[in-house]
Amino acid sequence: MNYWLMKSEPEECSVDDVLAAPDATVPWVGVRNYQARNFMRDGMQVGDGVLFYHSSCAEPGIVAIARVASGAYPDPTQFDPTSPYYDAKSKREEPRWLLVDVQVLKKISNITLPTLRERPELADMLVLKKGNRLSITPVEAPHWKAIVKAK
DNA sequence: GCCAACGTTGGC
DNA sequence: GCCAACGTTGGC
Repeated sequence: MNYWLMKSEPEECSVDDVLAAPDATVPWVGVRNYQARNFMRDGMQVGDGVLFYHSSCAEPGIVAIARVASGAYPDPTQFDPTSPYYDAKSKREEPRWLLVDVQVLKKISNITLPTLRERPELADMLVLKKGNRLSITPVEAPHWKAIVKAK
């Protein structure tokens, strides 16, 4: 079992949007970064733990505990010319972009970035590193436990 | 809106 | 394969 942190812009897809969806599950559309894609393709398994993170908003932070709810499969938005995620260079017979389904298990009170930074045991988390822009990062088990256990 | 950091593109 | 230019992310 592995653990991950996944960023979502709440204006795009907030934790409440996910909770309003059937089974509190959504396809994680729009990842257009190879490293993040490879984490989904090669690293994730159904049942992996996910820290659901709100980014590019007033109070960035971890807002829910979630889980990986499917294996990786092609992101349909890459083939949709009307989608902002459309990729003209991706072919159906050889999809460039993948996604997984993510299911929110429990909404938590926002653990904000400043709060995360206050905790020395979390200092090594990739999401806290300067210059980090990856929308999906692996989370080490001790970090996961430190965050989830407190809830 | 600014800007640091990083990824991608494309000329050579 | 190098690297400058450009685009994007995301906190502030």
